[in-house]
Amino acid sequence: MPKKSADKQSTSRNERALALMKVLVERYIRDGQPVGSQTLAKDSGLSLSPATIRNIMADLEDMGLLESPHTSAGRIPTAKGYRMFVDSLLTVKPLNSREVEGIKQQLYNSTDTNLLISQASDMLSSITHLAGLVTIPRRERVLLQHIEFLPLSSRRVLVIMVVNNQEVQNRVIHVDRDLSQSQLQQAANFINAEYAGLELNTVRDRIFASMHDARDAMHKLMQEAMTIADQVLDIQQDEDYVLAGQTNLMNYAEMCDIDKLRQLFEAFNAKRDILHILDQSIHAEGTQIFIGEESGYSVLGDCSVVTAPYKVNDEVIGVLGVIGPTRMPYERVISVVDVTAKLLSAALRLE
Amino acid sequence: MPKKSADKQSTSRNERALALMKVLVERYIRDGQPVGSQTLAKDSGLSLSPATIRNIMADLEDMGLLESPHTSAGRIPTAKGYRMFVDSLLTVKPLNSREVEGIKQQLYNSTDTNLLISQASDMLSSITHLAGLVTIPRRERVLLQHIEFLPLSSRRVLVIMVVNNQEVQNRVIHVDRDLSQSQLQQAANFINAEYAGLELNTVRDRIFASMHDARDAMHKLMQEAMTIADQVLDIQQDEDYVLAGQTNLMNYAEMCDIDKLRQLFEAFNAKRDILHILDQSIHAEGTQIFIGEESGYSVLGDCSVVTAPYKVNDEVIGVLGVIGPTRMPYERVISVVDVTAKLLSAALRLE
DNA sequence: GCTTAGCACTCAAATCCCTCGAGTGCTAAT
DNA sequence: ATTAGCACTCGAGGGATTTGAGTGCTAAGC
Repeated sequence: MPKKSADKQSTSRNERALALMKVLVERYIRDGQPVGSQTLAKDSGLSLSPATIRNIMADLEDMGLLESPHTSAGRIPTAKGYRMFVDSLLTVKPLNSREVEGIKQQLYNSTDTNLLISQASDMLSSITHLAGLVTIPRRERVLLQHIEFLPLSSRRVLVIMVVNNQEVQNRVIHVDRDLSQSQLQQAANFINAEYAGLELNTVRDRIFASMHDARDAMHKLMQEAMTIADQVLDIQQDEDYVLAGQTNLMNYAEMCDIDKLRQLFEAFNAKRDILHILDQSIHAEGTQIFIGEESGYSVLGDCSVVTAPYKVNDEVIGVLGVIGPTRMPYERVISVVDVTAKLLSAALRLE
Repeated sequence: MPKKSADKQSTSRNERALALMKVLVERYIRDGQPVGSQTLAKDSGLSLSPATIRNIMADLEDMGLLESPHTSAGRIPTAKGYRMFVDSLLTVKPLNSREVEGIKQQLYNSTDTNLLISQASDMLSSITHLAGLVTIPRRERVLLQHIEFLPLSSRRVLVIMVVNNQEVQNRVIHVDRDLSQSQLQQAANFINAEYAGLELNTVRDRIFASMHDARDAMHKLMQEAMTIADQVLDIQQDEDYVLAGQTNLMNYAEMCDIDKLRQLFEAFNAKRDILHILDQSIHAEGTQIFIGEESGYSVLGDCSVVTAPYKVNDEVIGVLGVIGPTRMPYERVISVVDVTAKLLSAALRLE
């Protein structure tokens, strides 16, 4: 039965090729040098001669998984090669409990959301020695808790809005008629009594609906106040992220090209592209990995991004992750990102 | 009279040396190459042969103003050389009115203080192509305008404090007894009625003085609230700064050393050293210049910092400036920093 | 039919060598 | 005091050469 034999053979061949692929990628990630047939022969555990390994590597190169920088160098993984590595070959290395404990310590000690976010970013960066990033959480539901109007100079009113238990937003608005302190108080009282505890969107809509004539200065004030609600919502939507440890990236040989580095840093400053990438993963379930230009941005040519969403009450409210050279230790980074996302979620729930 | 003749001679010699020094520094700043005797002979306007110029340069080198990277290169200014250049030789080039107008446009359009600060930083960076930095303003006088206590869950109270017309500070505090909403309201009313318009320090001291027994929960609350005042004051004191255009620094050849660059960026992140330098200039009258390691920090070895304080109502509240390679176009940078400080002061006064 | 030893070949990196040229310091002439 | 002249230095640039790691191919071996 030649068929069966062929099958078995080709399966085992294939498996062997994959095993070699795995060892090669791991090796390259470890020391950043192109890997040659001899090295691989010694390192793979399989007892194969360099010549055989060369044949196999040639196959892998034909498949587009490997490439050689030049004829007389070893081989390095292509983006496609990394992709198949993380998809099928990777053995994720879970963090040991001491490490998990360390992250917990850091995150559970602080109460302020913003502090928490930036600490999470610091953690990611210091553990992985890559750049860590965490998006500012956005909450779908913004509940009005309390509103306050304070007169500043004439016709300028400071609006203070407490939402979601303890977040305070404030803004100065201009009104086109002088309003007395008691009038302002009255307006605030009305809103607080009538609408506290409702979602900001709802409050806004109801106020607009019930007062659509809006000739009365007081109504106008309230309406204007509610446009702040819009802005608050906008700010929530208009995302931002916290970045830590960019300088870590300077340590990688791949990044020695100062011009590339500059472009990358400029992308960090511009934020738009990075945010777009993070956006892509906000609706994904678990850890996501973008390798090289998969992200669609050429600045990230030699970079990979590993992300995971974090949530409160089963609702995804942000994304965190790291960014580093394609040649990063995925098996570790993935765990770190994953665990940090989970712990940050837990820490936020406590608030 | 040999004495007179000698005097005259030596004066003119000295002047000639200084003129050459000036041309040399300008030239080096312009193109970053060591300047040789021939170049200088052509460029100086003085009709002197290269040989003479070499003699003069040798003198300047003896004085510690110049050095040569190696035997067969031209000369470049030492830190001491730059120092004497900016102190005595520099002809500051005022900005033309169009440029001033541009800065004004940018700054006068925005009302929010924080926005203003970061725009000033952006301006500095984009005009000079160096890194711009502006400290967050600190005000000596923090006037309490209004305070509000909001009950969160049991024993957690959100304190919202409005100071200085429109700045809002808020914090959650824990109390050790349940307090009703009306009790909280009462406490707030008391403080607002009694202390609004006073300086926060004073308010704090008076509350502590008048209630030093503090067994009553209400008093305790107020006292605790006043510890927030401390924190607010602390935050004001605990300075911070806004940085823009770090990536500009990557364009300078001096900064091609990736390791130095990393150290510099890390200093930016750590903030402490940079803040210390800025601190030094907060009490100086006008523009200040730190050249190379004069600042006392070796990370800034090849960098200069040009700063100017900005004020509101004749009170200095912050410092702004730029940071770049020692080889920066001082005559222009100084004007830019100076003008931006003045315009930022003016823009802040409008608020 | 796979595996592998052998071999010729390739190519980057390192090293050496050479030249070129910008610049210097010194000396002697003006 | 200035300057022309000259010998000298030293980095930068440009081959040439060597080295070594690595490849592909072929033919022999299991």
